[in-house]
Amino acid sequence: MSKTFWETCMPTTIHDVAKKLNLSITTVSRALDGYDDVADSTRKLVIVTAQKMGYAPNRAARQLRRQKADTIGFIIPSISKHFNEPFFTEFMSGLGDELSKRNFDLLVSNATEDEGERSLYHRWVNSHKVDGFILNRARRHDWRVAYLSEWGIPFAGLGRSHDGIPYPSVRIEAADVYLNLVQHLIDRGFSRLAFIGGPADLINQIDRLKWFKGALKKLKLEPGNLITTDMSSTGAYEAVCALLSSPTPPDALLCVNDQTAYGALHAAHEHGLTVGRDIAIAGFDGLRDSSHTEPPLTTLAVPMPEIAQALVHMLLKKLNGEASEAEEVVVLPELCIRASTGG
Amino acid sequence: MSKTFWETCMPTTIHDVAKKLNLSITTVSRALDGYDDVADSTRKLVIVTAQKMGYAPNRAARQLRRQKADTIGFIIPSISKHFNEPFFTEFMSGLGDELSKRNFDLLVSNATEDEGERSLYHRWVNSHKVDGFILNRARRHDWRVAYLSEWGIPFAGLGRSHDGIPYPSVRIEAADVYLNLVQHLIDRGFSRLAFIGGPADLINQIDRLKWFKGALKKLKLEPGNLITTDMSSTGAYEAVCALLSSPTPPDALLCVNDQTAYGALHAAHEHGLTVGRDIAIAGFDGLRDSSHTEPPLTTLAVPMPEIAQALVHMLLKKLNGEASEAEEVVVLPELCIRASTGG
DNA sequence: GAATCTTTCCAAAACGTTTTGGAAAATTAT
DNA sequence: ATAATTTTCCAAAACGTTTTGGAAAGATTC
Repeated sequence: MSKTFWETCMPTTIHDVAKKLNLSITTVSRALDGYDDVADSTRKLVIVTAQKMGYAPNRAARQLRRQKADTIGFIIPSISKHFNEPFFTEFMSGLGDELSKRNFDLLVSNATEDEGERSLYHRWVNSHKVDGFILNRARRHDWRVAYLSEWGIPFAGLGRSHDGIPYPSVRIEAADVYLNLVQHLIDRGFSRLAFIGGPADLINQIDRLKWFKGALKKLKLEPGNLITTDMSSTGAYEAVCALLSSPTPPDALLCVNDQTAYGALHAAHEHGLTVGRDIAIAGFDGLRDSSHTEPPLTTLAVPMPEIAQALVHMLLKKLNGEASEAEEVVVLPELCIRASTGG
Repeated sequence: MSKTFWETCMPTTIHDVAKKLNLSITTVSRALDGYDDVADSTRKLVIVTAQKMGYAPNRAARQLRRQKADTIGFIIPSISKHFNEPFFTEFMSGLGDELSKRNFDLLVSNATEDEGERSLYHRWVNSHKVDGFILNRARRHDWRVAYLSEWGIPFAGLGRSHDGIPYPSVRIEAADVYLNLVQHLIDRGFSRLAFIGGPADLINQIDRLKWFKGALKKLKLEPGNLITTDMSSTGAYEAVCALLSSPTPPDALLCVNDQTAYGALHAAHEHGLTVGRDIAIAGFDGLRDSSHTEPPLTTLAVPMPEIAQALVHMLLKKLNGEASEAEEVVVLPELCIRASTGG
């Protein structure tokens, strides 16, 4: 049986540093933490020595004492089985960037069949694995919001549920830019608009459909068609295939997100349509790969880094006890017009 | 200043459970851990009570005592700036699934500019945040392999570096299936093959290029063209644009991965080519969205869950001290022929 | 009934840090 | 020179588990 790392090579502890300098561990600890009751000369010595010895505080010990983990959790909603949705990746990327800047770590998981999603939240919180959560894919009535809020567990979310429970969140506001998008479609000669949406209780779906309808109304257009999918590219592909086979198919598909639009593109091609001429297709999110679809996808690009930064900032403020109960940061997507809507 | 969760609501500890049952904490601990020196009746009582009180062992305390974190780390190589590459997501998804089945957690991060990649590994290990690592994007000479190996830190990797250092790894073997792919292209009438590759020292690049060249040789075809990109869709788009403007452009593009193929598709379309007829394009990886490109992408689908399962299995075995130094699991990709190569 | 074994439990010692509440030494004020 | 103050340091007590090395009680054997 081979020895593991920790059995063979004990990493240096604060004791080692203290012994080497003939100081107490208290002084070493306080020197490194920047307390002002340690002489400058001593502090310098400690810092240099600790650095040289490769000392890093044991996270478990620190966490046990400080009662915090310097880690925040991100759990992929179980309804999106795997976290291979490109949106999640780009979102997590932003969170990771922002968190590591502040020396926090990101613990991720997807709820498995064995262990329910709720139980995973519970386990992570109750076992002190994480200090707080970032939520996404908010729903109209969201048990996660109720649950975390009831237990007083800090969290921040992308999108705010309609439960009337205040929590720091980022809201995407796109009423105006959606109007521009619809206007652009009209200008290009498209007139029979349909909305390719997702589950009805998703905040994303609710908002984006609202903006769609609002734009139609404002431009005095007849109400558009509404299709519901599971927001996967395959789901959208099947739904749009059916839609295009109907007697009077739409000639413009506004999709709730980019991935849905991927499926719509596929379906349109398969029906022999030239996208951008015979039919217009637009997405929402602004994923990186969306500029390389055929044709490149018109979309509303949300400022992912800005969103991640705001969420992390709000959550960390909350962890520090600085009240920011119902803070809401509003971000505006940018309209990226590409060939899929006639350019 | 609002109270945080832990200040207001202390979670139940093992002491609470013990007191309630008039037992010692030792007995409670051992009952829950399944030791055989506790009466069955007592054990049942303990388990039920702990469950009812919502007790979950404090991770920090357990980790401090047991000297392990039940967490494994996954660090996105800094060369792929953000982890929005779809492959990483699908890969992490597999790891997460597999790890949570065994009650391990997955800690992810991308190296920032501030803190070098190497220092991140060091910090996580030295502070006991993780018990081991999963590596991907192996390189010919990989400092991560040398570094982790030298320090005796357990890890397993997708792809094996050429440093001569043994470590448990998963190898993708596609010589045969690559031959099938090339044969298929020839059958469809394509003859001027080019390989759209990535950085030369990436194991993926080395292997896949080798199979490409091997297949050409075996079929007695003239050596193909080789293009180097950064393996992003945008990078590939630009490179392929240039390639197609050359005097005698290839009529079949074999891409080192699917994302590269996305860029190639875009470039081909922009050159007015009908993909699948005028030019063939194939990828490697089998990302989910690849079945919805225009036209759907021919690709070699790697069995992601199988890979993740093997890696996790090998790493956990190593953590348990069961020697498996140089174990190597071989997986075979599946050829998915779609319209992008003529169907 | 005493001696031996099993079964079932527990007190106390770790694990490595942070923090509390002083104490000694150095400095300044009286 | 003494008192008051500041500076600099430290011993000891947490934090919540797991594990070690028994001890008490019950069952079995002589």
